[in-house]
Amino acid sequence: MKKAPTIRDVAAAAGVSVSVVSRVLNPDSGPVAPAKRQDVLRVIEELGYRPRAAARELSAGHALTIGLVVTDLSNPFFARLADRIVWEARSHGVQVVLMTTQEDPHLEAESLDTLLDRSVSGVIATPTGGNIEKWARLQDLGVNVVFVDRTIEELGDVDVVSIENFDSAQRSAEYLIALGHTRIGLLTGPRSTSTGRARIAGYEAAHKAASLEVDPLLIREVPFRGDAGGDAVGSLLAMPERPTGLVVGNTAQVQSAVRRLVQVGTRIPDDLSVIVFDDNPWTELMSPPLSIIRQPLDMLAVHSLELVLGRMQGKLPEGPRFIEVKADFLARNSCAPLVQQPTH
Amino acid sequence: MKKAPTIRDVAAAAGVSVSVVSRVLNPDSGPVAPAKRQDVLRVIEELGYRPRAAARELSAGHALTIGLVVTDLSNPFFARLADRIVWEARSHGVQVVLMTTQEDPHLEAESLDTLLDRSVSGVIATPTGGNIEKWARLQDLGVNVVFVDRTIEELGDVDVVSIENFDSAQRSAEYLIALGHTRIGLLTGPRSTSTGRARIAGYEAAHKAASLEVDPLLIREVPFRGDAGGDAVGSLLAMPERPTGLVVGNTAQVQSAVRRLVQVGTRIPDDLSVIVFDDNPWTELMSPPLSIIRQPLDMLAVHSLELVLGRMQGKLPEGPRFIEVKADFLARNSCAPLVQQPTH
DNA sequence: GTTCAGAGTGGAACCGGTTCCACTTTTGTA
DNA sequence: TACAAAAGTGGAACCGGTTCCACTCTGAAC
Repeated sequence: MKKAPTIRDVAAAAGVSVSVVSRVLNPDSGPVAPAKRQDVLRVIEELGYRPRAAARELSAGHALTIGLVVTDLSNPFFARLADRIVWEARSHGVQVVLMTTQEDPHLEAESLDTLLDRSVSGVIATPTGGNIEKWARLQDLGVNVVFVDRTIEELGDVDVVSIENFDSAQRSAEYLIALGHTRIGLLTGPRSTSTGRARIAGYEAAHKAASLEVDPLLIREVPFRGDAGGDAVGSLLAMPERPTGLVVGNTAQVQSAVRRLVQVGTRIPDDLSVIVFDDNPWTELMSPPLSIIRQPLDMLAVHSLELVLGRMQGKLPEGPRFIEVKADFLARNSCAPLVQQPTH
Repeated sequence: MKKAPTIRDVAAAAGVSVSVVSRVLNPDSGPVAPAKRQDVLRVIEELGYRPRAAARELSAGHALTIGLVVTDLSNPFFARLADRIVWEARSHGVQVVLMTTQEDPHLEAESLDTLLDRSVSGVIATPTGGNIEKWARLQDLGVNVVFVDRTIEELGDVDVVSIENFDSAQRSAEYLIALGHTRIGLLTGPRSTSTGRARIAGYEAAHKAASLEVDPLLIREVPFRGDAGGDAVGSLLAMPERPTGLVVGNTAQVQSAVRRLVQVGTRIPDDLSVIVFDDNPWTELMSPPLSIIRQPLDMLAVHSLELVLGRMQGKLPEGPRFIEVKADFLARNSCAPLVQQPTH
């Protein structure tokens, strides 16, 4: 077990001072004679020298690192988001420290503390909704915060990247209404979240536009964590006047919901027309393939990283940015026109 | 934008020296009078002081951080592995820096360099197979390396956690052979990888035990990255004597392969009996539900983290460990006895 | 009443970089 | 040829922790 060489080793071997080596390492920090630069570079190569990040961070006061705080990676939505973010970050020489919250504000708080200790220069997060002061403190200490997918309205000064939740929910409901459905179930995230509220609002707007009344019992708010989606579907199907259409507007619950539909032998689209908010290859492999609201993950990832990096380099104007990316509706075969059923 | 307090601020406010504060912070590093300990703790609380990781790392020479190096997170296998590892690490106060390789040795090399710069104390990785010297160098510098899922045989001194690849492939083939199938396709990773070799060996062993000859054309080696799984399936189905059974032993290619099967309208299990190496909820949602070799991700994650942490704390005996975890076979409805087809 | 062990404390060096500043050497221009 | 400006260099402080060591002050043992 060898010891890695330090900048002083390099300086000694090259017959120069550490200042010169440092200037070679950071080209814009001062002049170096071309000949010496070559010497130093050669020695660096020979010794296999690499600057230690910790020393640099200590001196700089901040790290070339961003924190990524998501619920959990077993959710493909977050997994693919993380994948893209890591990929984009890498090409900018930025590392990603990953933390998961399990939707638990306490775990989230812990993660934020840890990220502070690490002096990260930015954080990309899908916030749980709690820890408002903590987020504010983070910003106060100069950490660039970008919320993705969800947001916390109480925090005025945060950059946000999300999909067009209102429009997407509205479009889904409109589509089913156009097919003749009047009783449409909505499975969505809790109203305490920004996405939950927006999607419910979109759903209601579509009903209003069609002069349909909204039955509040058809709207089921389900947490992102756990398997409550299946139960919600079960109870929707058990209603006396059961819905003939269903919008699953909680990406984390799509699998749970669909599993229940399959288990109880629901015929799609004959018994139930289904649209899910998801963009996952397997939705296409089912029979029938599910109609989806495609979640443009790449765009979410790219924009949020751009914001964080832009802020880090200070080349973004002041004031919070709010970026909404379009989510396409992709009709497949899980929706059918309503056939009037004989009332039993 | 405030400045975070340092240990000297705390010392000054508490009327003690930095040594005392440091000893309060690290309880086993020396005695502190109970009264002063209280004072210091109170001041820390009041000031909201948190030690900076960079300073500690610089002094300690290593970071309480592990690197996680996987192909990509859009593969649910790695995503869930990462999820579990992050979760387990968190409970030990260890952070995870995530890097992806896209199966590209160059990117892998870059990642390893970066992890070295960060002085991580451990790395958990699914190696691409290249960079042998680089892995050796990492170990040489005292970084604890654990390979998970795959390994590099040339590296003698590495801890490895993987599933029982040989047994799992053997069992899959046996199962299909017992159903009367004699021409069984095998889609697996390249023979240049340890998993690829082991699975092919298991497949061949099952044939040998049943005195069946192995048609090398039925074995298709496909990279982990990309979509080649679909094409391999296509070409298997186009063989003059097409297989009646298929084992998809490349987890990364399961989706691609199944998509192709669905696209070309293969009837499962009537036309083709299928077993896949995967453990993903959607395999159950298909019709018919797919028979699987369950990948015990939790076990892989837990064991690999245990190894890394154990090494970090130096409480593991010398010498490399090789842990194989059992992968269960779960029969569902994608396999059927072979019905003798009329030869055309 | 010594002697000694051990608790308790603070000063200062150290980890490995960056950066400021003072100083010397070169270059360009009048 | 003179002199200012710019290029080039190294010393030393600094970032914020940890740790070694020397020192003081107890209290217990003889």
